[in-house]
Amino acid sequence: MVTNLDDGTFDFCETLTDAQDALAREMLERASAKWPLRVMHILAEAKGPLRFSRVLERVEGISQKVLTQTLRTLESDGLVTRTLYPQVPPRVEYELTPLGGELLVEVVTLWQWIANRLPDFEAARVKAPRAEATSKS
Amino acid sequence: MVTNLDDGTFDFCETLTDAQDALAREMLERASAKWPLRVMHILAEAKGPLRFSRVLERVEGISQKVLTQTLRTLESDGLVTRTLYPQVPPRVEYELTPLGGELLVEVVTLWQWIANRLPDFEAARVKAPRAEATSKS
DNA sequence: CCGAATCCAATTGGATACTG
DNA sequence: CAGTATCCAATTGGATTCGG
Repeated sequence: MVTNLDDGTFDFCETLTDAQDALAREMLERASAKWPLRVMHILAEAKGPLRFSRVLERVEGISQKVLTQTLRTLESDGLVTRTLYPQVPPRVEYELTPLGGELLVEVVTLWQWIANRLPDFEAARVKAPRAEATSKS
Repeated sequence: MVTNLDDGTFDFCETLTDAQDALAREMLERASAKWPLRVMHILAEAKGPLRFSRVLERVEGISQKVLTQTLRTLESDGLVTRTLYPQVPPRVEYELTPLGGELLVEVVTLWQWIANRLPDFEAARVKAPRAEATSKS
């Protein structure tokens, strides 16, 4: 749908169906969202499987319900694996898939680009204290 | 805060304050969100200023209220300029800033990466309905 | 231990009406 | 034309309780 050119402008082509385009947008939004990003981050840091409780501890501020939902979505998107060990008490481990790891690398690249331009964004916010919009954290 | 290495793993360093890190995360989330991305997209396509009404027409499915909010946020983040021409009836034009254009390039890069991996994501979604995970060992 | 279920507060977004 | 204001429906997230 979109190609960015060397000169910083764009070229728009129609190689994706609407459904594919919508799916790509959705994945982009999900992967950049607050909780999924932080969860993938934690799992990447761990460099191995983590139990539910460990993830809950390390993702500061998340509730158990939201973590469960986040992990379910990540799992159904193929970014995280969920492994149940049928013990008593049960043990469940989550791990980043190769696909999830690759996606995280890409997202982090964008994140770093933004971090490098932080002075610009900070300056903009000082200059235009208009809408201190949609921030929760 | 995070550096991705050649081998696909990560290295975590502490060059940003918590506040800066939070800001970068917030910008990442905003720029990847549904409406802001589509609005920036439209403005980039236009390759010049667009009136409010034109943007409203071209961003399919957005309401006037949400478009106003979205543009306010983009403006206060320095991604879009708002120019008011004090006429009757008033005319207001929005245009992508250089910073906004650069950010869009980066986001589109990620978007394209995702689009290239769409088969993987589609496959994951088909496979994942509610299969009870099998133990690995 | 994991997480589903329930209840509830807060936020979001659409539709409509109104103003400079 | 480009909003702001208001009302309302839908969604989201926290806290708590219960169950395998």
